[in-house]
Amino acid sequence: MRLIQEIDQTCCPPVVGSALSEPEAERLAQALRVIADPARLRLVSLVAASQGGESCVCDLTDLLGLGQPTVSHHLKVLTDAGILHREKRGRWAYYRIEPEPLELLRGALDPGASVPRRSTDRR
Amino acid sequence: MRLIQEIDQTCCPPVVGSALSEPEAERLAQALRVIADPARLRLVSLVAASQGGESCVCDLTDLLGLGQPTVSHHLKVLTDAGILHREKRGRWAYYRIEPEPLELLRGALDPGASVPRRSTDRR
DNA sequence: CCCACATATTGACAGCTATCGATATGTCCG
DNA sequence: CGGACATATCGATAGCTGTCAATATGTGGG
Repeated sequence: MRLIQEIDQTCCPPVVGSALSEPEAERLAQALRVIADPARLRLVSLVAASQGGESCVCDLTDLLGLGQPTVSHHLKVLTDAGILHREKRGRWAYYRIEPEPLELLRGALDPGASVPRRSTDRR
Repeated sequence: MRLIQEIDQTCCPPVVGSALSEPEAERLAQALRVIADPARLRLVSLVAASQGGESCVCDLTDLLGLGQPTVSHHLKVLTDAGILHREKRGRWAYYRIEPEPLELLRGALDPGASVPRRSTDRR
């Protein structure tokens, strides 16, 4: 579904600087809700801090103290939002961070972004 | 309450870079949930974009299309979290942005903190 | 092929919260 | 004082979601 990218399509409007339209606010809120959960925050940090930048579900399940279906559910939410990337190798599924979405969310909270964006800056 | 400041006390650990403890994750999630709501995001942006940097409830109620008790509720949540500052003048209550908390939240999402470089991805 | 194993999906349920109407609190004005 | 007005609080409710047990799907080994 690539939730965060959709937000980018709506140009990731900053919270501060200009009034958000109702659909813009809805999208941004939806994206923020993805990471506004302790289990998912821990998952992201665990994956990011893990050796080699990736983890498989079994490790995460142990570390979180949550059931395997629950962890799998959270990983799906994070993956659907584009925050994690899933790669299946053999019997295991490895997850790693997709750095851009979090960066977009940071940008949405940037007060300095009230300066009109230049449409030309790209990476 | 000063929710966000409490987070700062726990040193606002970045999501990425080191594994969040369960209490840390709980606090950060709680803070993110404050702004993970379309009505509150619009409130923040409306206040920030308003003339003079402040708004009173009546204006916001009209602009949001929500009932006055609902708007008041959201403003309370934002104020308790330290994101908005409330000042009563006469019969009106004026709200304005407190920039620091949002900045702290941005910092918590900062990957540049100490991202473990995705070392030799061997395979 | 079949079994053991890793992960995903499904269905159900409890807890939370956004919203509203009703009402309380507080403030100016005549 | 009394009434109009702005905002806050209360109580109730509906919808969402995090969690789990049960089950399905997929994969490698013998």
